[in-house]
Amino acid sequence: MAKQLIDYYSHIGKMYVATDCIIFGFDSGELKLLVFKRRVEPNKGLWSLIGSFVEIDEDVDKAASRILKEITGISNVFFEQLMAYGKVERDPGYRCISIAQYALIRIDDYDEKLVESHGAFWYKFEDLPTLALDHNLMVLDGLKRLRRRAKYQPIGFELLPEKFTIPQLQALYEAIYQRKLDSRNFRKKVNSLNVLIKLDEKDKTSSKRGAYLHKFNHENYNKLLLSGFNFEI
Amino acid sequence: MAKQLIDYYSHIGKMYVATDCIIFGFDSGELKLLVFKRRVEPNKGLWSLIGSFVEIDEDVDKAASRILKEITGISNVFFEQLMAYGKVERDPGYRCISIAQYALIRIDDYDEKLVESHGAFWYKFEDLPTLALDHNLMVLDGLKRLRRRAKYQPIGFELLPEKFTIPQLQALYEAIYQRKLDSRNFRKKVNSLNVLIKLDEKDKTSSKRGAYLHKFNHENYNKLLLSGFNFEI
DNA sequence: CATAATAAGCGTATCATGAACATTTATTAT
DNA sequence: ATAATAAATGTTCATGATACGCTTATTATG
Repeated sequence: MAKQLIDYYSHIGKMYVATDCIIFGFDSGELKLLVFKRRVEPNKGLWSLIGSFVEIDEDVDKAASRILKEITGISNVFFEQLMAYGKVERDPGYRCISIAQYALIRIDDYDEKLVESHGAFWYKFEDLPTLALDHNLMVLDGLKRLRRRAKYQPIGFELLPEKFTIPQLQALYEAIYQRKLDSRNFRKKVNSLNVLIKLDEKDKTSSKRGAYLHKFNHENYNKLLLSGFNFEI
Repeated sequence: MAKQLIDYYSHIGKMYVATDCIIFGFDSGELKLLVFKRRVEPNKGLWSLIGSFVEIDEDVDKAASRILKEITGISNVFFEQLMAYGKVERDPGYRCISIAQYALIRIDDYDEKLVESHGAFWYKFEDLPTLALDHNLMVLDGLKRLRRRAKYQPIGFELLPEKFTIPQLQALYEAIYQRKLDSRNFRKKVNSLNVLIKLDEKDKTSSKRGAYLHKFNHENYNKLLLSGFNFEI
C-alpha cells in the first residue's frame, strides 16, 4: 500500500501553506486591527497581517493558536477560520496558499510589551494602510464575516473587558457596523437576551453619573445559542 | 532577492493541497448529494466526495471548476468555498489539506452518462453512508452553510430547472430545512420578492389541476441582492 | 354525463418584533 | 445652589411572521 500511495501522490505538486490572522480589537470607541511590519520578501517592510507557515506536523488551527499566543501572549484567544486564499499569483515568491483566520481580542488583555517586541501595531480600522499580498482583501472579507456573525451571536462580547458598561457595548457595535444605534432600542434588545449580569459597580470614566458595569452570563448565553437566536440590531 | 526567498522558504514543509466538492442536487422532492467510489488509497472503495489535488499552477477555485466540469459536464456550476480542512491526521496517507467547496446543480442539467462513467452516484441526503476521510464532516458543515445562505439569498433557485412550479420550490426548501412549510405563507413570501415570472404553461405531473410554471427573474433578483434583503422562511 | 378526488391557489386575523422618538435621573464641577 | 453631562427608561406605530379554512381547476370514475 505504501508503494501505491507514493505512486499516486508523487506526480502532484506540493505547496506552501500559511495561515494569517485578522486580529480585531476594540479600544477607546474604535475598532482596531493588529498588523506588523513584514520582515521577509516578498513585500518586506509593508504592513501585513500576522501569519506563519503551517508546519508539516501541525494542524492549521494549531498554527493559528501558536501565532496568536506568540504575538499577544494570550493562549485562549477567540478565533475562527475565515477561508482559504488560493490564487496562484497571490504570493509572488512561491506558490503558497493561505488560510485566513479572524480573531477577536480584549484589548486590555494583551501583552503590550510582547506585541511591541514583534513590531506589531494596533491600526485604527478606518486608517488601515495597504497591506502585503492579498491581506487587504482578507481584512475586508473578515469584517464582512464579523458583521454577519455579530448578528447571530453576541460575538462582540469577546472584544470587551470582563466588566463593561452597556454604552461601551453599544459603542463596540457602532464601530463594527459603522453607524449610530438608538440607545433605547439597543438596551431593550440586549436586555431581552438575558445574557448580562448587572453588577453593583459603576464605571465613571465617561460620565458624572456613571454607568453600571456588567458581566457576561456564559451559561445563559450557551442556552441561547442552542435555541438559535437572533441578535439583529 | 531570489536567493533570500529560497533561504526563507526552504526550511518549511510543503504539503499536498486538494479541493473536495460537496455537490447538492434536488430531485423528486429529495435533497441529494453526488458522491463516487474512491479509487485510490487511503480509503479506496469507500464513497467519497468528488475532489482532486490542486495543481501547482492552478488557482484553488479553478481546480474546483475543473472537477465540476469533468464530472457533471456543466461548466458554470454555482459553487462557493466552504472552508479549509487542515488537521494533520485527516488523511492518513500524506499530509494533505483540503479546501471544501459546496456546489448546487440543477439535477436535470447534468450529463448522466458522464456522471455514471466516473462511477458517481446521487445519494439521498438522509441515507448518506460513511464517507472517506473527513468528508462526512464536510458535508454536515456544507448543509449548515446551505441553510444559512438560503435564508439570505434565494440560493435554492439554483437547484431547480429553468422552469419550475411554486410547489416544487417549496418542496426544495422543505428538503433543505427538513421541515414542512405552510404553502400560503410560502407563496406570500416568494411573491413578495418579485423574482419570479409566471408563465402561461402548467405542469400537470403532480396534480390534475396543474401548477403554473415560473421562471427566475435574474434582473430583479440582482436588484434585490444589492438592497440587502432577507429570505427567512 | 355527473360526481368524486386531488392538489393548486388565495385572503384575513393575530401576534411578535423592529423603528422612531423625549424625558427624567444621578452625579460632579462650578 | 445650579449647571452640565451622560445614563437610564417606556410608548406608539409599522411591518412582517404565523396560523388557519375555503374555493377552484382539472382528471378519473361509475
